[in-house]
Amino acid sequence: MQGSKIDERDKKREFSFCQKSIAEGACPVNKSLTIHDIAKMAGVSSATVSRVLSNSTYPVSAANREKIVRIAKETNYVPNLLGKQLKTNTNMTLAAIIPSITNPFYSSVVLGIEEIARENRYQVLLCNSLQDARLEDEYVKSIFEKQVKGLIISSISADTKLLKRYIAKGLHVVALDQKLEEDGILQIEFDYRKGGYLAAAHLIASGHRRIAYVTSPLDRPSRRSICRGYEDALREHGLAPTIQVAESEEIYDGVYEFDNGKRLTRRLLELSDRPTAILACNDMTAVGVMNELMAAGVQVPREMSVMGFDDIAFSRMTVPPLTTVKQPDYEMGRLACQFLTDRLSGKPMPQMEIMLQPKLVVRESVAAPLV
Amino acid sequence: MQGSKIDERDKKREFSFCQKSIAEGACPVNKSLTIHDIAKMAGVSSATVSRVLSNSTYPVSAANREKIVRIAKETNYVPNLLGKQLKTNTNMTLAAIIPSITNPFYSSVVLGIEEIARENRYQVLLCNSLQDARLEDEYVKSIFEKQVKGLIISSISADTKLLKRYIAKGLHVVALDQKLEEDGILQIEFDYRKGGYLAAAHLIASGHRRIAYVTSPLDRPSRRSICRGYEDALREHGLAPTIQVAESEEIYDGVYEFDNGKRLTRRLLELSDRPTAILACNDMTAVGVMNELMAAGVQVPREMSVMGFDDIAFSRMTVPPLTTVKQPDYEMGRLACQFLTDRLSGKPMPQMEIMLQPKLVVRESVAAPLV
DNA sequence: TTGTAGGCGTTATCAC
DNA sequence: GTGATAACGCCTACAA
Repeated sequence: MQGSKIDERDKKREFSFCQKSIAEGACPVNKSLTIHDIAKMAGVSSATVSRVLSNSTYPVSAANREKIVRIAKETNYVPNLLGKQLKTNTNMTLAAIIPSITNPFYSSVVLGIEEIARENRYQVLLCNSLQDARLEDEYVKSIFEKQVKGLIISSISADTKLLKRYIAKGLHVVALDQKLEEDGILQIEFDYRKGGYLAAAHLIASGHRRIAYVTSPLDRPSRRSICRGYEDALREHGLAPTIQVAESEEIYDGVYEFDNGKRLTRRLLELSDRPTAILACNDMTAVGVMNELMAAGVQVPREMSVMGFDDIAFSRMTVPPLTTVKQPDYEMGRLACQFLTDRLSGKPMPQMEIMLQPKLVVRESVAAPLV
Repeated sequence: MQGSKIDERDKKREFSFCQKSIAEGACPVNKSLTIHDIAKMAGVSSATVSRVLSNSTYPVSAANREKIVRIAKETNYVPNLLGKQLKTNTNMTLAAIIPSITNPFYSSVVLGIEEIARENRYQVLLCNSLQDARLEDEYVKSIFEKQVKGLIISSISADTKLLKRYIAKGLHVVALDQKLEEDGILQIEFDYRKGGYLAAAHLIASGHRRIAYVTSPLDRPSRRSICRGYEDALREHGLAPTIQVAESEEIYDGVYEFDNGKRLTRRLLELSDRPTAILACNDMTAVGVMNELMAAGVQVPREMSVMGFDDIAFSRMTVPPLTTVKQPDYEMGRLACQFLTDRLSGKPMPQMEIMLQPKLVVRESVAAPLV
């Protein structure tokens, strides 16, 4: 009188083997084996198999345990996580939404995220929003449909309506780099203003009085903050800001920032009151600046000092090596993911905002101005 | 006499609301609504709701259809894909296993993959194997547990035992960049040998007779192939190869290749019979080569020609711009993903291998040798 | 220590 | 057109 239902199920299993396989090409219909199959082979119930194979602490006799483990190994049993997830409402995948993985800053962030995720047995879904708010929303929606419970986002839009709704439904969010004003979102920010200030102050301390700032469009708050820091430093010393903003729309072709740097530098060189130092909104732009200066026969740093922002790996490789402000990309990713997984595992977390601090990285692209 | 079971289920639903929420911190127990909830609100069965909300072609009266859609929208219904996936044994996520996302070559590949995935409504799980075969196996295992049916892999190990097993169970694999000898794996290769040949031939055609090759450890087949191409070209012209291989272990810190280039160049400069041209195994290494040459006061390309391999975005930004061999990274990612999604959607696909061709990119780091 | 049975949210197969 | 119902693979009270 044992297991009428289960027996039927198993009977069916035996016969449901490959009904339509060969006919339609490379499409094998291999029902993979389940705990029920193993149960049958071991002569126990599927409950016992589940208890053993899910590393439950539930007591199972040593004999059965050994037998089940052996059979699972012999048959190359692979558990179907979907079943588990559906039942337990857990999910070992996280998502990261970033502007573009080809931006070296974000690829370091993602490497850090993935590393911590791996340590905690999570995997990460990568989403490139390409600065498109609509795309971003679509991603958020589909990760939620997949029951992903943890999201790290460097958002392009400040609109948190959608996020808010999903947070209420159990999504945990860490916002990177871009502040999202919303309760329940853990903020990991970077003090861009201070970074901009630090950079400008370094140039001022080196003796410069005419310091220009070249930047990508000021649409992202982070960029506005760097600019504000630059302005604050200059004003504090009674100096007048010179700001060149790229007007072209952002493209992700890997040389956009570089070209910006070149273009804006050309403009600066035409100025009657030419600056003696140029601060760029990021390192890639700074590389463009240096490149254009070199093309114009202006020596760096003798005739013109240049500073970047970010400290990507490339900054060490330029000639001269670029003086810049370090924004801890890799560490930021690790931190964000650590907080996220902590939260997902139920550790109590106070509501807080983390503000990472900039650090001046002095290399060789800055010198005192010529007298 | 209608729906005794479902009624009970729904009754339970109403009362199972938030039993333990507040007590244990930030852990809301919000059962999200299901098709059953919507069915109840609309006064229809869950079957009808499913038919409407899953875009089935199954006929449903316009009135019901409209009502269900409206309610779903009003209540912000989000389908639980886990249920669907479990039932239908489909899965809209792919996985990409690559050595490291901080390598600009792979970040472009991944951008291409993700783009095509998005177009086909897939999402992609990113896995950095960090050249660790053990890690790679772990990834393969866990994506399979998640029922992922499509994998794009740039494998470090040539051991396909595990992959083979999963392919037999329905996993579809596209191998990028690194040949995996296994039936059923779609190969997208790049003709590294020809690339190496092309580069060396270009240097020879420019008049060079003493051409050195600097390279990361020759553990990956791709690297050995480039080297072979280089050797073939030289031998064809009766020239003797000079190969410098880095002996240090690979690290993913973003400057490893650069440092290699510098270190190996230093060795070359000490040679009694100094080369007049240096070919590097990739662009990052070539940047290191140029950097070291500049530090040593050797002018590029007047006194020494330099060539890279890959054509990453940065090669356009060096001074002088780097002559190199283009390996189509982004396009490779797109192609791989296109094939994968085609295969997953059941399109008939012949077994084949695709060999992408290298292309010479002439910039300014190569000149005729001094006489 | 073990097994039974029900349900996680969805789809698919039947009847009606 | 519609609804009941049985899966999908797993976990977990509850009973034994």
